[in-house]
Amino acid sequence: MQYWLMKSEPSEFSYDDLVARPDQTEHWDGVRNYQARNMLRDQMKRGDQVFFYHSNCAEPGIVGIAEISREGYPDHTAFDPDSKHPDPASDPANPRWFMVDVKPVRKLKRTITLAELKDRPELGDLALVRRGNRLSIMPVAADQWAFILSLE
DNA sequence: GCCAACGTTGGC
DNA sequence: GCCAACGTTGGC
Repeated sequence: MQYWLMKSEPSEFSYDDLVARPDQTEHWDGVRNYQARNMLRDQMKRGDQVFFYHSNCAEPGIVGIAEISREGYPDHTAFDPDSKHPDPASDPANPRWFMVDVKPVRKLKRTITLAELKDRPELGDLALVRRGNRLSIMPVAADQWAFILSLE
């Protein structure tokens, strides 16, 4: 069992939007960063637990828990010139970008804010709070996961 | 291989 | 809206 944190702008796709999906699942497309791509393609496994983080909003923080429901497969939106993140250099025969499917597990009782997470010395190694971090997908250690949940 | 320019992320 | 931090691009 591995743990992750995935960022999403709630104005684009919020935790409630995920819950509202008719089939309770959504593909996590549009990631165009190689470090994140490698995690999507190689490391994330079905059943892994994910903190759903809202970024670029009034109260950035962790709002819910999701789960990987399908392991990495090619992000076909890269081939679509009308998609939000087309990449003409990605060849369908040798896809450059990957995505996973996620499904909701539960919403947190409250948002655990970025400000709180930054305040906790226990989370000093969490990539999210490290200076200049811009990764949209990052691993969370098991003890970090448990500690963050204990703040709820 | 270096590095300046540029675009993007995301907190504030 | 501002801007710091970072990744990518492309000239040389």
